[in-house]
Amino acid sequence: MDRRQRKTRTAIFRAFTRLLEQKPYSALTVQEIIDEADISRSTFYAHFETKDELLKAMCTDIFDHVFSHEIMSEEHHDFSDRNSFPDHITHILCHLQEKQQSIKGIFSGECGEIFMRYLKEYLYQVFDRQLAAGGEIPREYRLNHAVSAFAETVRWWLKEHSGYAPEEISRFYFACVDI
Amino acid sequence: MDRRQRKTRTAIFRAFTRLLEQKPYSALTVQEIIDEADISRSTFYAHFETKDELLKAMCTDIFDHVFSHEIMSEEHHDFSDRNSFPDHITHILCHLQEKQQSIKGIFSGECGEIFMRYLKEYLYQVFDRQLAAGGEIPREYRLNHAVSAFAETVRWWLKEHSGYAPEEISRFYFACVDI
DNA sequence: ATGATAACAAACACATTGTTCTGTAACTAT
DNA sequence: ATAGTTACAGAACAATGTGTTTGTTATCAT
Repeated sequence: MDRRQRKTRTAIFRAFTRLLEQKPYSALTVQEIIDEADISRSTFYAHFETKDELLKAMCTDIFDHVFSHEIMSEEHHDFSDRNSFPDHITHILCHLQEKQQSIKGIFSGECGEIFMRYLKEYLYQVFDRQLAAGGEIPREYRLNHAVSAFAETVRWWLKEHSGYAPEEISRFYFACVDI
Repeated sequence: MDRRQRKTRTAIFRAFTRLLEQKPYSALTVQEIIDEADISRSTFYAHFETKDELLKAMCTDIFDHVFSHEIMSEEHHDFSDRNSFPDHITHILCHLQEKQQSIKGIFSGECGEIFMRYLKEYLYQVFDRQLAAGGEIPREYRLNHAVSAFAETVRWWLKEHSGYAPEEISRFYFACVDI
């Protein structure tokens, strides 16, 4: 990728993150992002079609990092082992913690929900392989519960209680949710 | 309240609900709501300052209905009895089911998250009185978990699995979440 | 019946969006 | 080093949506 492209792309991302810490996503205009990133109007639209696409791209960047090992491990399929699942989860939490600075901005405001939606999409794949079948409660409900509870745990953690370590958060989660 | 005011207010609510079934909240313009409601531009702004205020008002209307007995019962404080809490929850679910038609529209689209936020605000009050203190896991975390899980249960139910009865949903919830 | 109030229609300034153009600077490959 | 490609800046543009204002008409409550 062209160095110029990288530079503008990260400039936009940084400006976007900075602005999200100050005001909600919906109140944010493209013009403000352009001004904050100190680029030309036409340049922005050469990179992203809309504000939504920008947010989507940023989420994708984050999740590609967070779940990169995830995808690899799927190839090696060594997480089918039931006992390693908590470690698996802790691992994901560690990656999320690394990206905390970017994520914190996203959370403050209503675009946190968009982030949560994307997060859940990934989590569904992760939990779907772990959840046992059968039982008195519909599997669909249990899967939704496990995924939603984890996503909410992440929000709770990174938004207001980031003092806890990933291992602690993992412990909290498994204490409340049976997989 | 003036009959004319009531008429326009409900006309706006109905138009809003109808449109939300067709397109996401963010893609919805005030002009479209005005056209669908068949009212004048100035009339809309006489009722609501913005599109957000309209959504907020509609949520408030719904929750005032859903939690009306809730507030009364708080006065009579007869829900401090631990055993009646599941009945309490079922009761709330019944009220939500009554408003299902309005809510379904809200859910389809990203404004569902706004609805969820308001819902959680009410739920915090309900669960806060029920949750025991102490324990190895922080109470804050457990409270957040109980509230979030319930809100997600409501979403799961009304959005895609509305065939279940309130009693069943209540059973699913308490099977997965310890209060 | 009458005074108050709400709805209406039309026009208004304003901000934001997304596109298009030209010239210039930076990068890449040979 | 040079030629060709690509990205950026700057400016102008139409299109759309927002929120307000004005004067008029219709409806309400009593």
